[in-house]
Amino acid sequence: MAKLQKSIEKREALVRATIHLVNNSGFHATPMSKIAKMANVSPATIYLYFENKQDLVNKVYLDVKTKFTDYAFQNYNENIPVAEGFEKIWKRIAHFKLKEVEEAMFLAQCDNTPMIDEPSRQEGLKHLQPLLNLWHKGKQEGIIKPISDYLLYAYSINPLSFLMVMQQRGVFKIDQDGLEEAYQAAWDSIKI
Amino acid sequence: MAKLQKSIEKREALVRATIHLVNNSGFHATPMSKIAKMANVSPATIYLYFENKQDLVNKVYLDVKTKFTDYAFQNYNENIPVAEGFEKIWKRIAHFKLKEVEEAMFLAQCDNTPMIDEPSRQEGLKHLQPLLNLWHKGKQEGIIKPISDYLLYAYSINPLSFLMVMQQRGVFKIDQDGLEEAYQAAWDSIKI
DNA sequence: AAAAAAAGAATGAACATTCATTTTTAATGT
DNA sequence: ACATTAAAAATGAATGTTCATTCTTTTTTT
Repeated sequence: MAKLQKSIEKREALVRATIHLVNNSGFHATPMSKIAKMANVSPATIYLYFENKQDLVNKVYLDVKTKFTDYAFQNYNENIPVAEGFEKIWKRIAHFKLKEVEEAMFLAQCDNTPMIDEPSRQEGLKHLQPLLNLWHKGKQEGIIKPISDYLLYAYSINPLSFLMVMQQRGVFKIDQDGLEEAYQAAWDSIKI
Repeated sequence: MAKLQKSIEKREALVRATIHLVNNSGFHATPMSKIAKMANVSPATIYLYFENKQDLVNKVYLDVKTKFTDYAFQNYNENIPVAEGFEKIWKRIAHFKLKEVEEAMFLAQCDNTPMIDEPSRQEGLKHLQPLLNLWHKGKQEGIIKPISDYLLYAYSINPLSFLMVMQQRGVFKIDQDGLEEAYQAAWDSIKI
């Protein structure tokens, strides 16, 4: 029978190596041989876990995206008031992006380049539904501006990606105060 | 003596081809041979205009960044009121990003990947000084929130990049109303 | 006709993927 | 408990391709 324990470890090592190397050099500048070396594995072994290089990066993208959204909506409850729900989700997203920098950077790169297949990208988007529902409710109640979800996202959530990249590059450090200011700016831009 | 007219045309064709191909496939997935073909030039000719592939993309980045900031601050005047100045700059940036999509997409990719040399990136940043000065003045006058420039940028300017990418992907179309809503959200997030 | 520009073909290195072989695993019989 | 064994997992080396860059020759310019 197939062993399982070791397999999962190797897969995780490959995923971690991919994230790290792609962050630092980009997808096409990262050879499979380097990923293998960093994961302490032979290049051929990668092909036991993934079909090819493109499949590897697609799978890593979906893995990370899932981890991200799971984190964002953990013990979120549909029934609390809109303003409170938004603050809760926003702060969890902020926490993820500013603490799990490697993974968040990887997502940012995937979302801004042609590195990921369009189908995988679509798949990744579905996970944000609870936030869209919240906004819908907020608009109905007259609490949130009646504008496109894309605009709401651009002004309340997306700025966090920019701040994370700046923090990663070392040109900007966000502390508790900064986080609160950022939250306020996010809320100010979408509330009525 | 060296001819000059033709040279400039060829260089421009190379720059345009690079932007287009890098947008659609990414830097490392774009062969020099393809750039040459699209510019109607021999691969060897590229090396008369640029040292190598990295130099090519660095130069294209700085060219485009310069064109962008020149556009953003065209006939901007330091002496008009802060709110008015911000609106003027914001709208010019928006106009560039939503109309010159190819070039703006290229900048977004450069700013979110390890594709560009760090020195070239630094160089590109200097050009935003007039906007920083405006914010400084606005803070002194108590019109603009007394928070980090990075936060101000993240919430007022950066969202435009996201909207542009969404528009380019065809999932979102911004019209005159949308633009006005976006401007309002930007201003709401940074004004006191 | 000399110098510059351009071209196409050649070169050599890097890399994704596959292949042939070895090592590990765990189910089975003793 | 232990030895046996067939399947699965893993490996390092080999393969064939792609591509950046250079070289040699041709074309254009003045």
